[in-house]
Amino acid sequence: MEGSSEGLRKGAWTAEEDSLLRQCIDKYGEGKWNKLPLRAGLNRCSKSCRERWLNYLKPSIKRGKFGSDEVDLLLRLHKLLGNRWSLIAGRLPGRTANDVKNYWTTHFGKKQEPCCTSKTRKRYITCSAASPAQKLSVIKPRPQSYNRCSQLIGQKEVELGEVSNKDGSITYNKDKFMNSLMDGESMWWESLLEESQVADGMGPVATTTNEADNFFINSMFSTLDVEQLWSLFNSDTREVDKVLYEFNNDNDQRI
DNA sequence: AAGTCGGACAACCGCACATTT
DNA sequence: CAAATGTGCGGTTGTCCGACT
Repeated sequence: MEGSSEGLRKGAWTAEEDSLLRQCIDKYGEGKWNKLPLRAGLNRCSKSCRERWLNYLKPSIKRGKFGSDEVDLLLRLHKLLGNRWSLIAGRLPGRTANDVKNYWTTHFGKKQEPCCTSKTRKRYITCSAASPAQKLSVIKPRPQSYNRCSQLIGQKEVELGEVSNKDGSITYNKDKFMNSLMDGESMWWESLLEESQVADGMGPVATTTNEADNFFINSMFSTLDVEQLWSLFNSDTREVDKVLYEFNNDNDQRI
């Protein structure tokens, strides 16, 4: 890990490097990552610097274990958004996409293959969280990856007006979102729901929990109005929490 | 005590999209 | 308008460390 390619350091960061990176960002702010190594006097590539800051050094990052509420929200958002770690992380204050991704793969990725225990299967288990069949069953509203991953080829894309904020979170243009939602012959999320239902039946893991999953998705989309749906993509995590909280209460009462 | 296993997480990598030149 | 460059993202790998045998 300590080797170098083209003279640039790789591997674990030292305390001294962290300090240089912090000082540089304090002085110049985030962004301009390409100039950062030179400014900071770091023998690292710009990507490495950016990653170190966004995943580890940024003051807003929350360390430590995931709380039960965070896990609950993570599970639900993953069901809605799939492996869209950055979006999920945006709903979990202080958590990075890397944190979320790592947590998911270690805690839930393996649960799909509980029979596998040997180390040789571990990599497979990790990958299984993003297996093609799994991808089919999730909702992927972001246009930029929609084209690549969705089976809904030919359907109109949804314009969310995604905007990256300075703090790393993502917000959306509400007007674009609303217009796009209601545009076309059928609403995109209805199609996604249909696809999700079909995919759940075709998926490699047919367990009783899928019924619960289907119930969740069905209930979610049948009980949310557009404003509520919007809030799921809005930056105000309190609103998201409120929607999910109300949703949970509704379901608890029904069950 | 030594070896093995597996969880946790930092870091690397390649790709795609966005922006700049 | 095309090429170059910058940025962000998701998947994967490597390493550390505690638990277990």
